[in-house]
Amino acid sequence: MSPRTPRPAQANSDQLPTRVPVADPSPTRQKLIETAEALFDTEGFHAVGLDRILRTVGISKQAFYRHFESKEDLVADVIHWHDRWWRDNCRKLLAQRVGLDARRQLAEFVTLLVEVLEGDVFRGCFFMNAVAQFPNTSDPIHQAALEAKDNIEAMIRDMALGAGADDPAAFARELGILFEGAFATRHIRPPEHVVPFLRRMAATLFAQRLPPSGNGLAIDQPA
Amino acid sequence: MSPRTPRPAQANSDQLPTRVPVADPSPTRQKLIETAEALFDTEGFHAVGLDRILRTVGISKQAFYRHFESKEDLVADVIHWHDRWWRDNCRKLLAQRVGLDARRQLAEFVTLLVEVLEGDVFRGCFFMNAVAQFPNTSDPIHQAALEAKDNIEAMIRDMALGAGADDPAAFARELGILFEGAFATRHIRPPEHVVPFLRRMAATLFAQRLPPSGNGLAIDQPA
DNA sequence: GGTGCCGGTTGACCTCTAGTCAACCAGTTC
DNA sequence: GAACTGGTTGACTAGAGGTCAACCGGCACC
Repeated sequence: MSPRTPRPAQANSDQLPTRVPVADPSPTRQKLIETAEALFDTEGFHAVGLDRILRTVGISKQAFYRHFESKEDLVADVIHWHDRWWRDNCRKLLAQRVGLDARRQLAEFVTLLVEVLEGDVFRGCFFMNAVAQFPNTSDPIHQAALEAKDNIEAMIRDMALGAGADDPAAFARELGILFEGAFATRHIRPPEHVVPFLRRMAATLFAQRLPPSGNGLAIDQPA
Repeated sequence: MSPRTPRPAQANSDQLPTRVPVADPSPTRQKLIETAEALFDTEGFHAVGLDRILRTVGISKQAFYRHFESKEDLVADVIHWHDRWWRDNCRKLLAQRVGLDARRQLAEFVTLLVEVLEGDVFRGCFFMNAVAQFPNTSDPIHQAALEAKDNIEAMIRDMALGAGADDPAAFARELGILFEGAFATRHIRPPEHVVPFLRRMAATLFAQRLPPSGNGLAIDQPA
């Protein structure tokens, strides 16, 4: 899950907005995180050297090591940051688009991810890519990615609970599996190989686990 | 797809057999490939240095460069080798277990992968991990992994064709998406979070795209 | 029976990357 | 004015991938 949503240069309020610093512990630190995120995303964690990041930010090595203990430390922070950013924007966008009704939010969530899947570039789930690049389960980076996955699943579970799912935890796991398959496949295939099937299977899952929706809301219809 | 099936020490003829050199272009080369494969699988392509591989095989650096042009070259060959090995064993096993009936082979294919998903260790799909670790689409390693994915999809498509699927290509793509989701999720979750849903969705897909099977064969029932 | 090649060895070397150490500087804050 | 924060520079280490040169044993071939 969580593909790196390409942020539009001009963010209409209806689209995924460009990211905004959350707490801003230090402008330089934040700049390092966001610069690194962009580079890691397109080229992979290992392929991007510290020097690349430092040159891009315009900072010296010593200055970097005042903010982070190591490159590993930076990577873990990038993961945490991406996780928070992604969920915050999801929640914001869903509320903006369909209000606070959980059932409608769930349906819109699928729509939102389909939009991302239909983008020109798609590099898979940021967190799963991190897991693949740091396979050692005791690696802090690996663990940070797992944590992000847990957080996203919890978010879906909350919506499912609000929507009256028979088993919110199972619903969240199962929708997660569908998205995981869609994201992984979209990583290497065109959108049209993925989206129709995702819609169909999500509709099946909704029908199986959610109470019938009175308003005829059907997520398997194109917008 | 294609998780690194843990090869049993004693291969019963009914289980996934230990691998056997196919053509054996050079024993040393083959030993390099298989040693590298095991290390890459557990620790990732970048984390494993050439020196580690060379020390394990017991060979000098110069000797290595007589067999491969570069580490990249070795990695690409490991991917190709794993692809061939995996498909060969799949076909062999399916024929062994259920004969040549395509419909039965498809059902058994699901069973086979479920067995793999239920193993103690599971590190995701070898090829998808490669894609994640070499995101540059023009990278020969990335392309080798894509090729492997194409080959596997073609294998499924052939079975679907034989089984009388309404649209063999769509069936193969869709079953692929289900497996992709199952593998990615199983990478970070226990089997029981994945397998029941995979069975359910595969059964749905079979019902949608394959002609009704006369013998009451149901893949959504546990063995 | 040399010639040459194939697969292997050794050791020195280059470049890049992560990370360290030491010294220095400017602005804030107490 | 002292101390802290965040920045600078340059020199350095260790480990990675990769190269170069020289050497060695077996074996095939004319």
